[in-house]
Amino acid sequence: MDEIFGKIGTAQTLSQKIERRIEEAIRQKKLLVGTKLPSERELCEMFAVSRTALREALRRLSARGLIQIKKGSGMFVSELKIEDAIESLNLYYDLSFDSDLISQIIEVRRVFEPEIARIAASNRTDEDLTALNKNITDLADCDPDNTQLEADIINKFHLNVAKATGNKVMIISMEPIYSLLPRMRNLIYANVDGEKDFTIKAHRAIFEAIRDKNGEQAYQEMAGQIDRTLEIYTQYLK
Amino acid sequence: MDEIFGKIGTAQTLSQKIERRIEEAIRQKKLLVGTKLPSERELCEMFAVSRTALREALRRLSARGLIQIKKGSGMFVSELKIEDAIESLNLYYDLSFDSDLISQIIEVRRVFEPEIARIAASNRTDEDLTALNKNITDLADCDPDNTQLEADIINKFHLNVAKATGNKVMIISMEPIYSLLPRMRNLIYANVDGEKDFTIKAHRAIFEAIRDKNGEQAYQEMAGQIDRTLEIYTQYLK
DNA sequence: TTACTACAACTTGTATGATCTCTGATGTTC
DNA sequence: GAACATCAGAGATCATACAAGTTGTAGTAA
Repeated sequence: MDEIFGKIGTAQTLSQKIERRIEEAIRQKKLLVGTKLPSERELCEMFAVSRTALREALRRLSARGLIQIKKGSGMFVSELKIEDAIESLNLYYDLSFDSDLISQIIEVRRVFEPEIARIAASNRTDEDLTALNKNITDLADCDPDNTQLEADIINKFHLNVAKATGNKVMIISMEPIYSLLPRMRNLIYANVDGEKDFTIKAHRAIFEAIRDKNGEQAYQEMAGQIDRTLEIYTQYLK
Repeated sequence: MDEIFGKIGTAQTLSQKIERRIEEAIRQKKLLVGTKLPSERELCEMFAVSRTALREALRRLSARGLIQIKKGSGMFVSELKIEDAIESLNLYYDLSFDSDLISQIIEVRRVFEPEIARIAASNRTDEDLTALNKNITDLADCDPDNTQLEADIINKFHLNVAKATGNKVMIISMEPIYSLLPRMRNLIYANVDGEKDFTIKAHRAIFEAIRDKNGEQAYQEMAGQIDRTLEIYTQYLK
C-alpha cells in the first residue's frame, strides 16, 4: 500500500471536469449518438466557464473520438469507432517496437492465426469471401516492385480473415499487431527473391479452405504460411 | 481507384497539425520519455501560432497519455502506459457491452488462452511460479463474500500466465480482455453457488502443469477451465 | 553556519473580446 | 426550376490580461 501519499487535492482542472461531465452524459446515453450539442457560446453559459476551458474539454473529447466537431456547422456526439479505440493501442505498439518484438509478434501470430482461420472457415459470410478474393486478385495484379502496397494488401487479407470470424474482440486483438507488419515486411522483403508467387499460392490456399468451410484445412494452411514467414525472418535475423 | 477526387484541403485544423508534429517527434524518439518540453510561450514562437491553438494541441496529446502537464512546472513527455492505451478500448467496450460481447470474449479466450498456457509451461521462470502460486493461495484465503477481490485475483492469475510466456505481445493482446472480466464476473458470480472450490482446484491444476513444464497438460487444463466458464455463462445468458 | 521566510521568476490555467473562415440556408436572378 | 449571390451562425484563431501553482534564491534571524 503505497497509496498513503496519494493525491488529496487532485486539482482536476476545470476543463477536465467539463470533459468528465460530458463524457458521463454520453456513457449514460443521456446524449445519444448523432445528437447535436449546443454551440460553444451556449455551453459556456450553461457550464458558466470561459470558452477557453470549454474548448479544451471539447478538444480532448474529439481526440478520443467521442464527439465530432464540424467547423461551421456544430458539434455532434459520434459513435465511438473501433479504429479510434484501437489507435492508441497502435501507438503503444509503435513506441515499443524493436527487433525483440518482431519474433514475439510472429510467435503470437503462429499461435493465434491458425485458430482464427479455423473459426473464420465456419463463420464466414459471402461478403467475407468477396473481400478475401479481392485481396488475392489485388495482390496478383500488384506491381512487384511496390513492396509497400503488397504488404498492405497482405495485411488486409489477414485482417479480413479475422473479420470473417464475426468476432469483434478478435479483430480488436489482432488489429494492432497487423498494423506493425508493414514495418516488419519493409525490413525483410527487400531481401527475399521469388517470394511473391509462393505468397500468392499460400494465401489462395487459405482462401479456398475458408471458402469450403474446411476449418481444419484453413488451420493448417495458415499455420504453414506463418511457419514460412517465421523461417524467412529467422534466416534474416540471425 | 476513386482516389482521384480525394480530399485536398483536408482542412486539418491548425491544432491538429501541431499535434501531429509533436506526436511524430515522440514516435520517432526525437523527444525521449521524461524530456521537458519548451514552455507554452516558447513553443508558440517556434511554431508561430497562438497560444490557444497550441494549448488545444497539447490538451489532446495529454488526453492520449503522450505528455503530462504539470501546472506551475511544465510539460513532460511521458511513457505511454498500457493502461492509457487500453482506456479507450474500455470505453468502447463500455458503450457496446452486451451479451454478444460476452460470448465473443469467451470465444477469444477459449481459443487463445490454452495456447498461452502451453507456451507458458515451457518458458516460465521460477519467479513466474512464485507469482502464480501466490495468486492461488490468495484466492484460497480470500473472503468468500468479497467477489470483487476474488475476481481480481483470478484475473491476476491469468495475466501472470500470459506473462510467463515471456512474450510482451501476448500480454498486451490479452490485457484489454482481462480488464473486462471483472465486469462480467460481477454479472454472473453472484448467481452461482459452490463455485469457488471448483475454481481453486482448476487453477491449481493449471499451475501444476505449468510448474511441471507439461505444455499439453497446461493446454488441456486451461481449455477445461474456460469451457466450464463458458458453460456457466451460457446457462446464465440463455 | 544553519534554518526558515519571503519573494521573484518562472510555469500552466482561465477569462475575454475581436476577427477570420467555413457551412448551410435564404433569397435573388435568369 | 436551376444557378448564383448573400448572409447569419458556427467553430478556428489570435492577442492580451490575469489567476494560481512551483521552484529556486536571496535575505534574515537564530
